[in-house]
Amino acid sequence: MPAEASSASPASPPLTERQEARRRRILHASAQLASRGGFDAVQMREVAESSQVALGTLYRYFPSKVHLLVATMQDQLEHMHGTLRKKPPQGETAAERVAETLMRAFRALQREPHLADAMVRALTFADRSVSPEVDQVSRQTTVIILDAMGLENPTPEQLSAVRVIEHTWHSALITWLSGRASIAQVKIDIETVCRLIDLTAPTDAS
Amino acid sequence: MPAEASSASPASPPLTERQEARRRRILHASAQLASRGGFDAVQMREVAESSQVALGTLYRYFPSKVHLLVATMQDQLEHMHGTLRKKPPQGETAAERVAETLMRAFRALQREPHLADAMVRALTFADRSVSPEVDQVSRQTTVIILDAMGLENPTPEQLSAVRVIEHTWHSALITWLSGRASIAQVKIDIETVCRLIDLTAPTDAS
DNA sequence: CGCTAATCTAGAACAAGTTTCAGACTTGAT
DNA sequence: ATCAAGTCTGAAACTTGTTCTAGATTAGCG
Repeated sequence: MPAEASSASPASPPLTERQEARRRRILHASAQLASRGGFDAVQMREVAESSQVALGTLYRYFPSKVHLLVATMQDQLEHMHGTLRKKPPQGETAAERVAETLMRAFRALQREPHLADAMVRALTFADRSVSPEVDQVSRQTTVIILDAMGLENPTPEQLSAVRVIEHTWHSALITWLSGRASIAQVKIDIETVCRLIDLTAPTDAS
Repeated sequence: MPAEASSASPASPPLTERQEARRRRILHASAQLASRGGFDAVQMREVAESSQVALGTLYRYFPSKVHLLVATMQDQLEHMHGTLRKKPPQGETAAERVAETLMRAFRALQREPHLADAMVRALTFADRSVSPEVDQVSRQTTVIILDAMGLENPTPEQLSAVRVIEHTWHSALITWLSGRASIAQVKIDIETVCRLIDLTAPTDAS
């Protein structure tokens, strides 16, 4: 991989050390509060206080609560990707490996359901003004799935399948978080959608 | 079908005529405002004024903005279902018919993108307190899809496929509404996910 | 060091969702 | 027709996201 800073903003003015530290404190406070009470518990004033930053500064770093939570998600996703890379999934087929990866991620989210709630709700509630950041999250997710599939050059068909998997992943997460689906159901649906991978694999007919 | 009032609440005290009229005025105002500026344009004070009802009354009928918008969605879904029933889709296979139905619904939403935005954002932003209503919307959607498939007794596998299709439907809609996906992409993804139907059809191996 | 521009802080102010309350109006039962 | 219970109204209050302002601090530079 190219030697590029792994984190965020492209071409924005580089942050000083103290600024980087502030940013980190804010994200930490955000995740902490979210872990307590989910989306509603992340109150901007509290985040500011908790990270020892003025409210105005918080808004300079993250122009809205949704921006903040989406950034928090990016942060967590990086962790997750790192963790997953260390122990690649074991399944025989691509579909199995993707399903395994997603269920692993799902179990990680289960451990902090409130945090998951905050991040996912922010992600789907985001409007156009947050598109770049949401897109970044989406790209990162795509990379994780393609990694699990072991693909370098996916066909357009496969990319569509991956998008559908991501859709299902987000939406299933939401139904679980709002208590409308059981974990078993989420598992089944993930496995179901992952069958699309085999279906779009350029194996015999091409 | 059983002779039951088609609309909402089970077992809640029956509404008087004037109350039914109020409810209707409120839903109308909600849809109207939503059609203008989407989620943000539906301001509770404006809805109240616009439907000639006191703010407190509005909150008695719909305990939150999200409840209101989800109810608006139920309302619109009923319309849609009626319309779709009149002209059933023409496709040969179940997958084609479902995809056609969804794309037809999608084009209907395209005509009122702001309204679609408001309803869908409310739907995915809804927390546990709105679960019953969201579930109702989900059931209604399921009925529409099963209708298009022409199925009476779906297998659990098929139900999972239908859920995945719904997930994809919602999520794809969101990415389109927030400008992160083109209409073409939505179409492709819908068609892709609909292939699951053939995959889970109990045709040969059972 | 001393200057300038940018950044940060504290706090007030504003906007919109939600709650509350006192009093007027409806409804249903007697 | 009358009373009690429930409902509706208008208005104020409260909460939390967001914006704004004036002054203090910091960073980069000569």
